[in-house]
Amino acid sequence: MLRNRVRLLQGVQSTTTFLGIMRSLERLSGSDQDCDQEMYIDLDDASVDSLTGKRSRHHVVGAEVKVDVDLMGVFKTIGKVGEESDSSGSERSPKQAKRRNRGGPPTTRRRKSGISARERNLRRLESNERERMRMHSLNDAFEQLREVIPHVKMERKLSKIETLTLAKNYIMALTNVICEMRGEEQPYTFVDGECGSSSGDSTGQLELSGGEQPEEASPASMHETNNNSLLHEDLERRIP
DNA sequence: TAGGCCATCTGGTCCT
DNA sequence: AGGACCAGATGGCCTA
Repeated sequence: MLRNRVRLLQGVQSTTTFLGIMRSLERLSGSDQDCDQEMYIDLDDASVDSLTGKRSRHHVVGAEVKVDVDLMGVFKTIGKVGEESDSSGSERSPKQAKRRNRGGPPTTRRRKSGISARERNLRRLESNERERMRMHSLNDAFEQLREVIPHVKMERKLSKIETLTLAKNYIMALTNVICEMRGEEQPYTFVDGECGSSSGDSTGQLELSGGEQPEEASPASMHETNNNSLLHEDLERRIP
């Protein structure tokens, strides 16, 4: 029975990743010592969250957070990550099962031959971390996009779907301006829709005609009427 | 409380 | 082979 005890501290300078923690814990458990130990590690928010199962933006405030994690508890968590479930049949929805069979013959679960469960766990954790980083970079890109598209100032920031929809409209408006300057026909026509769509979730919808139709009534549509005029004001300012 | 939005985990597939 | 990409699942927070 491991009795190692790990004290994880969230430092101001967060440099250690969750993966680093896990490797340290591996070393600790591998030491096979039956004595109490304490390990002090600076953690970033995501690492604290990964260990505690909490989300940093809501739960972790400042640098005062201290997390005591019993080593066995930690490894119990790890076990969940890469647990084999081929026979246990962790339930999959039909939709998911269908997606996973796309584009090929019925697949049996791919096995990494010759690697231990612990190694699989480690690789899963690495994959998770890469995926987190990937999503963070994607969110950074969304943030940069929010900054360059004109929109009505709101207390809350634009959602992702709103950001994409407004960006699309902005591009179309710019395209119209360019065509107008060239004396060509404008490819897009913006029509302010009437209040209250069939879906009932919009106060006004920016519609397209001339070959392009909106794919769906998005949540962003409630802001589009205001933003439509804003787009044109912005264009007039920028293009004399 | 329901619904919207989001972050994260996860495993399949694609690409280098 | 391994990383990137993708989409489903899950759970938390927030707001009407």
